[in-house]
Amino acid sequence: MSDKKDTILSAALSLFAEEGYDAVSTYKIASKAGVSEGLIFRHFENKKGLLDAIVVDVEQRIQQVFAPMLSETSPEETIRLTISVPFDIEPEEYDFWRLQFKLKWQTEYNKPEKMKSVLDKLTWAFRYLHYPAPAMEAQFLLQVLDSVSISILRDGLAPSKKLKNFLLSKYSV
Amino acid sequence: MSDKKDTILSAALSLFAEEGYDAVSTYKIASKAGVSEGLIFRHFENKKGLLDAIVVDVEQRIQQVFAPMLSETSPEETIRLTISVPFDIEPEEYDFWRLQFKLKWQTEYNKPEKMKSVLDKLTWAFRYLHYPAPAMEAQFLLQVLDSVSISILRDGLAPSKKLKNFLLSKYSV
DNA sequence: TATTTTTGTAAGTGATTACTCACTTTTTCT
DNA sequence: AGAAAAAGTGAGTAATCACTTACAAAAATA
Repeated sequence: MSDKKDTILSAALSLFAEEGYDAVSTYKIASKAGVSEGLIFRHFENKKGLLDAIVVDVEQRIQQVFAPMLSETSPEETIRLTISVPFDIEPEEYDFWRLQFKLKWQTEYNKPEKMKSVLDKLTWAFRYLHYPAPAMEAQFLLQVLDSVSISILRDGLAPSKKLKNFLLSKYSV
Repeated sequence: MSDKKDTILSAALSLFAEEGYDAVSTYKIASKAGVSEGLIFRHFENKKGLLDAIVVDVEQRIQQVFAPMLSETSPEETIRLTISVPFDIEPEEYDFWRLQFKLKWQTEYNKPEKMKSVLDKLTWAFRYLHYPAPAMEAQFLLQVLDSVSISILRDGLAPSKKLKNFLLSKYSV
C-alpha cells in the first residue's frame, strides 16, 4: 500500500468520523490529505469505495478488541473482560469508534449479527453462573456497554474507574 | 400554522429521520410535500431553519414523555415509569425518535444537560431506596434505556414485554 | 536501458445543490 | 369591496458535487 493511499484513508476516517459521510466532499478529503482529488478515484473508484475500505479496517479492529473475551475459558473473567472493553479505548482510536457508531445509524452498515459470537459467549458465561435469563442478561450487558461507549465518545465522558468498578461490582466479577 | 407548512415539516421529518439531514435535498423535501421548493425558504429561511423547527417539536415531545415520572411522588413508581418509556413509544412516533437519536451524533444538537431533571429525579428515587451509589445508578439506568430505545428504533427489535419485565424485576418495581 | 505498469496531477464534465427573485394567488384586515 | 399582507409558484442562479479524462512522473519489470 502506497504512502498516499494511506494518507487518504486516514484523512477520510477523521473527516467522516467528525462530520459524517454525506457532509464531507471528496475535495475536502483530498485537501486534507494533500493529494489531488483524482487520486481518490484512482485508488478507491468512488466515494463509497473509500468508505468501504475504511469500514474493513474498522471491523478488523472490533474483532481484535473482542478476541480476548472470545478465547477466555473462565466465565467470570469473560464478563470482566467484556466490561473492560469500552474503558480500554485509547484516545487515538476515538475516530475509529466514532465512525463505527455513526455508521450504525446508516442502515446499510448496521449489522447486529456481527456481534453474535460475542453475544453467544456472554450467554454461555451467564448460564454457567446460573443467571435465570442468561440470553437476556447477555443482550442487556452488551447494550449497557454500547451506551457507555457512546457516552465516552460522544459526550466526552471520561472513561472513569468509578463507573467501571460500578459495573464490575454489579456482576461480582 | 398553514396546512402546507405542516406538510413540509412532516415530509422533512420522515426524510431526515430515514436518510439523515445532509443526504436529503430541499428539492426532495418539496417533492414529497407536494409544494414548490421556494416555499420551504419562505417559511423556514434556509434548510437549517427547517431542521431547527423540527428539533423544537422533538424536544417538546421528549419533555411530554418524561413529564409523568418527573411529577411522580413514589420512588418505586418513578423508576417503573422511567423504564416504561422506551416500551411505550408508538410506531407512528418512530421517525420522531429516530431523528432525535441521529441528531445526537451531530455535535451541535447533542445536549446531555437536557436530561438533567430526569437524572436528578432518578437519583432521588435511588437514594430514597438506599442504593449505595444513587447518582451512578441513575446514570446507568438512563444509559440502559437509551440502548433499549436504540435497539427498538434502529435494529427493529420489537419492544418486548419480556425485556421490560426483565428490567422491572432488576429493580424490583 | 527500454518498456510497461502504476501512481499521480490538473483541468475539465454534467448534474445537483441551497437559495433567490419576479410574479401570481389567496387570505386577512379595514 | 378594496387594500395590504401572506402564501405560493416556477424559473432562474452561482457554487459545489462526485467523477472523468488526457497526460506526466515514477516505479517496476524486461
